[in-house]
Amino acid sequence: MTYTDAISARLIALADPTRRAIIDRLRGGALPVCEIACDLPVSRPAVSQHLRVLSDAGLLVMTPQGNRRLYAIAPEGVAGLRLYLDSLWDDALAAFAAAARQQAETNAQSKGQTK
Amino acid sequence: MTYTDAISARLIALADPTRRAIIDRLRGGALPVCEIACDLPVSRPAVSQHLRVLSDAGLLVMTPQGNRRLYAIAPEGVAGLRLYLDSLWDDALAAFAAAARQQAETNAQSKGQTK
DNA sequence: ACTTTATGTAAGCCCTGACTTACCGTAAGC
DNA sequence: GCTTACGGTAAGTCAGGGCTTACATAAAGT
Repeated sequence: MTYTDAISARLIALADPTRRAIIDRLRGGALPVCEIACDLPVSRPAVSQHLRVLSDAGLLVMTPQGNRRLYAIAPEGVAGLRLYLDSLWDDALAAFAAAARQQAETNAQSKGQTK
Repeated sequence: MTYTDAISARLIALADPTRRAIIDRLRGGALPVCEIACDLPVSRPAVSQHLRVLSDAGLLVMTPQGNRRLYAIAPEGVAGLRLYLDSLWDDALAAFAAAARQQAETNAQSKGQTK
């Protein structure tokens, strides 16, 4: 599935602490670049580069507004990641339950054999 | 919150494609290292290092079994990430709705003023 | 038209991290 | 007890990516 590529890009995008700081900064709503950069410990060009990575990953959307550009979180981008984690969660739980069941069987067997 | 550190570690752990391949390989249940490594394009020591990163992030659990060591996905690790994404999702949706509302107001205003 | 503000792009540096080879510890089988 | 499988650790290499400075572009204001 080429579908996995989007997941990959989004996970890589979110893995960087500066980019997660940007995302967290945008939780309240769209902001222009200067406001995003002003309270981050990196230069503004660095922020621009991070915004590009996040946008390419589908996690942000940009809307030009006169002189400035407003960046906001793209809900669809987050939705894709949620789907991935949900499927991982389902499989992990199923495997865990299966292992517990098998463990119980093994215990019962050994108890029957040794005693 | 020191809580965010775990999220960070898990996102970084999942961002690497080889590590996600390992996770996907373990969806069906626990496996020993050799079986995880055999169909991966990297050396076994590299797999060991990835397993360490994933374990440190709380995404895997290891249970020794005689000669071998079985690695399995830790459901709690996935759960933490799901919580993070859920909160991000909630905020993103709320911000999106607020922006749409404000946009509608602005449109109504400009329509009233210009005409 | 000129200046200012806001933002993206280019080039280059440098550090992190992913990988490899070589080595070490440990449990099993003979 | 030795050998053999299994797997973690050490040391070193190398590419990728995050950061900075310098430059380019475009809209707004005057």
